[in-house]
Amino acid sequence: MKATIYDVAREAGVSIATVSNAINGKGKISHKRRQEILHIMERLDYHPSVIASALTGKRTYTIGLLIPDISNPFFAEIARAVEDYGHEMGYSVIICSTDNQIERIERYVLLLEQKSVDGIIIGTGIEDTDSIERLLKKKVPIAMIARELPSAAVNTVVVDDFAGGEMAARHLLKQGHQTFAVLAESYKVSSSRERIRGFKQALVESKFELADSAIMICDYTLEDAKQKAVMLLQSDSPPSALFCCNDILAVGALQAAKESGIRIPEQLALVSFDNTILSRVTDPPLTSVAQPMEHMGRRVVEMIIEELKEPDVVRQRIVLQPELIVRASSVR
Amino acid sequence: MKATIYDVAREAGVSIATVSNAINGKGKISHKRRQEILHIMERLDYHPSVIASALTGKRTYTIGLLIPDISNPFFAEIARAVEDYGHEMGYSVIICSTDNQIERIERYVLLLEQKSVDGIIIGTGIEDTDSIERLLKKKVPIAMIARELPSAAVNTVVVDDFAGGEMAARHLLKQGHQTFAVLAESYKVSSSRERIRGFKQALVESKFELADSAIMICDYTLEDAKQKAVMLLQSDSPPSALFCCNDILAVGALQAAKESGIRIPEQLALVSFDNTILSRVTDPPLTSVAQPMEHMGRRVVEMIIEELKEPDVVRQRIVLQPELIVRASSVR
DNA sequence: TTGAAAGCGATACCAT
DNA sequence: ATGGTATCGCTTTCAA
Repeated sequence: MKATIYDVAREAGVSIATVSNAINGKGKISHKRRQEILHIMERLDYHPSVIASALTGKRTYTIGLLIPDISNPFFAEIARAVEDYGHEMGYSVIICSTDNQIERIERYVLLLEQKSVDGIIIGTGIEDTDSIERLLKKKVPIAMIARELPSAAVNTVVVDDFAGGEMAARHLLKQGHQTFAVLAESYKVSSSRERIRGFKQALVESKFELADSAIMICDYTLEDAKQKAVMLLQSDSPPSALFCCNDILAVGALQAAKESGIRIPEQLALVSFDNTILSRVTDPPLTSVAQPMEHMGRRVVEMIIEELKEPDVVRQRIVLQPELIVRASSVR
Repeated sequence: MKATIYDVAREAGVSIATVSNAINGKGKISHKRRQEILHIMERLDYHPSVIASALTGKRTYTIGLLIPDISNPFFAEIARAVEDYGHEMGYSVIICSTDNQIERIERYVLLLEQKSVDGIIIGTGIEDTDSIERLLKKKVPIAMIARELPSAAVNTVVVDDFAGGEMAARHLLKQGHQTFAVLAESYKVSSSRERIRGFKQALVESKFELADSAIMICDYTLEDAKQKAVMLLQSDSPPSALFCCNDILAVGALQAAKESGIRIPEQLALVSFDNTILSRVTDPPLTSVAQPMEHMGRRVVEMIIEELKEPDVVRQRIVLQPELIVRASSVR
């Protein structure tokens, strides 16, 4: 059997209270005793049970990470950052791929609660106001990453999506483009809305327009993006510049262009968003608005740990600046 | 505060033992009582604490997943499969990216133990014999995915790497190639060794050879693969066909070829391994030996849950067949 | 069919 | 400086 605190106590000829103190550096213990106990712990290969400790009201040192899909490179990179910094701080992370489905979200949140996680990081869009309310009522600390929770005092780390959209537009304008189109995710996702808004805004400032019909909403698959892109490219007035709200959509557009015999960047300039590994492996590689994924992951973890320490500290909303990474897909 | 079993018991005017029975369907309870209690649980929004239940010796319904890097598409897809089937069976999964570093592995394993996970799935190569021994001594159920543990009775799910290597070679032979090279991961990784062995074997059967100097070992980065590929391609006797042991290496090779002005597949045929999303987004897309990642993930979870139920059941080694997915990188 | 009570492994308060 | 003991929320005999 695994050694328990009782085994250590017996072996050391002291009470379990003393062992506990020795472990946690609480109370007063003679240095000598403490060393003895520590030594015995090692000999017995004793490691305190997090379960037992959690039952007395201490942390579980576990946090949940709710994202649409871990197999999506953007979220995989976010997850890696969260995991790394969490690990550094002594926390483990449970992955929860929700596919943006409300039932999966609720089921996962319930599960995480039952497991008494110390906090939940959310990268999934939640539109349903009911479940937001319910979520906030539970006292589990929550922090958002890459998504906003409308109207709620919740710690949040996002990139300035609006600015990102503007950057994409300005870059394309500078290349001399005059006709534009957009491949977007659902409007329900706050970040998607903002990117489009920023893109549009920058065009308007330069006296260009973006017709609603030039904005195509795609679901989350590469295939759908490709199909929507084909529609766009084979329309009466195909655009000369296309802004895709994430790398997967951009890959779809790339394939669509290839199939339609449209050369990139000569006949169609492409700007993407996220700057995941995908933007580096396509041909041509994608100009992409980079989100500082590693930094973002680190900051959410920081925030949530902070909230654990100081539950009443005022909530923050950290907005990081995106950066345009220019690659061959947009410059002739 | 959160409702506990005591609250439910008080509200129902019964003992906590009865509530426990009602929840777990144990013992004898009148149907009526049971319904009453269930109803009250709902009204109180009561959900049993996994922590408390685990302390009495029950499961934690949590498993650890040790992989080199969650941001590597292959492991991200494996993770998604593990997560999905685990979730279906009521288990959560904790991700542990080890970067194949022994210290990280050991630290994670320790952490997982302290958290009393029900099992550990390992997709990280472990060469260090000591830590294997130590790992097996702990009574945590263990299962391997996509990696083998030399000489140990451990549940394992792998693809037939040897056969995969053969498939790659035969395909290239059929295309009429006569000079070959390989981009590989460390020999320490069992799967890498087997793939090379299979590749070589198929060549030998057709009276071709693979010089040791034609096998380049790369570390885990795209950049290094690219560099090694350049060396290969700019050597005195560049190969006409290149087998890459995973998709990331293949992307590196692709980029190296592009930079060296070598056309694919005309001047160099490329066959990759894994068939992750990367193989579909490159240009040309990569011919790749597909591992049934979803199926593999599902099977490991099945195995580990099985082992939880029947600790003494004989260990299995499931070998799945890979499938060659032919794309443009290897056919003129 | 139901309940009282011991126990799981730790923490923390209060004595000593 | 150290120890006794109640407690956390639940499961599980064993009685009633």
